[in-house]
Amino acid sequence: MVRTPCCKDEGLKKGAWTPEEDQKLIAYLQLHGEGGWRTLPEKAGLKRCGKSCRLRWANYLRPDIKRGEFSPEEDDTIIKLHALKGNKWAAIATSLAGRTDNEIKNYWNTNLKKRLKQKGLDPITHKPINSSGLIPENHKPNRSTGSARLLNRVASKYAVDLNRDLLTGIIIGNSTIIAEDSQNSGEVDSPTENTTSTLLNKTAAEPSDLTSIQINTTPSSSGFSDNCSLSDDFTDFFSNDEISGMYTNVDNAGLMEELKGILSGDTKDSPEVNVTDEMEFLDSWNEECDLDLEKFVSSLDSKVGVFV
DNA sequence: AAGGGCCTCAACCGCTATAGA
DNA sequence: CTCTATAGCGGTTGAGGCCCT
Repeated sequence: MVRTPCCKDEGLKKGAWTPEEDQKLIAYLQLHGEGGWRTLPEKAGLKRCGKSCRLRWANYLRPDIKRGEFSPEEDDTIIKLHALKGNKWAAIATSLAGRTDNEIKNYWNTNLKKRLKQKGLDPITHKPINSSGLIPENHKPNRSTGSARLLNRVASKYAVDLNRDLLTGIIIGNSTIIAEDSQNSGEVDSPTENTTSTLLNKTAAEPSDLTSIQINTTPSSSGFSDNCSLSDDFTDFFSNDEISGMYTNVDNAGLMEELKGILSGDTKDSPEVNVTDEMEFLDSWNEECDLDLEKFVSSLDSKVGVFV
């Protein structure tokens, strides 16, 4: 099958953008807004592929892009989110206001990856590299820790981005996400994003509340331990004003019920939930990507004993 | 000073997902 | 249902700058 080129190659410029080209692109987008990338170059007077224009805008020219060095908090967030999500740069970028997926990807490859290696950690699994300096054979690429994988999968399966972010925030107890959201509270966010911010801000502002909702991860140099524990009392969390407010949102109500089920359901009989990396059901679920939600929940429920 | 190697990061490439006709 | 256009994603490349000898 012949792939349809995104644009004709004839006469199109490649390589670094000039300030003049940037100005043309900015001027056009300020006037007409984003979209229609295929026809944009001609309309804007640019001899560039539409895709090139979109990338230039998305990764460099967009006014909300934050440039400059990454803060230690951002480093920490990237490492933790990478442990949770793997090389999902776009997903990670959503938690770092003003940073693009490309920038994070580059920063990871040039800095953070090395830093982890220097600490004796495998940048793929975030686990210690054994004494031989080799990654254990049973650690396939793209496998994060069991706890991270479990929680990420639960978040991915159960939630839209809002709740994935919510879960991630809860899971990693990360102040950076909260701080970033807080800093951007003056900006126009979607209603759901605002809700997330509000929730996370509240939990950050009131550590006593946080203790009742946080999925505790045992801190380690790798960011995550193999085990994670769910605190046994979610009553405060779900009676929290902000959380109950989310129930009133039609879009969130069902998701919140599900989240409540995930976070509180298993804890009645087993307040400490420990997840090992080698849990068979996780691996099988990993391979059977199309296994639907109900089957996963069933398998999760049936394996509760394994957690303890 | 020079030049070779290394590092960084913007830009590109190839692919998938999605929407709409 | 199929096809096409478009957007978006992650991996890779290469130009340019920096550092070391």
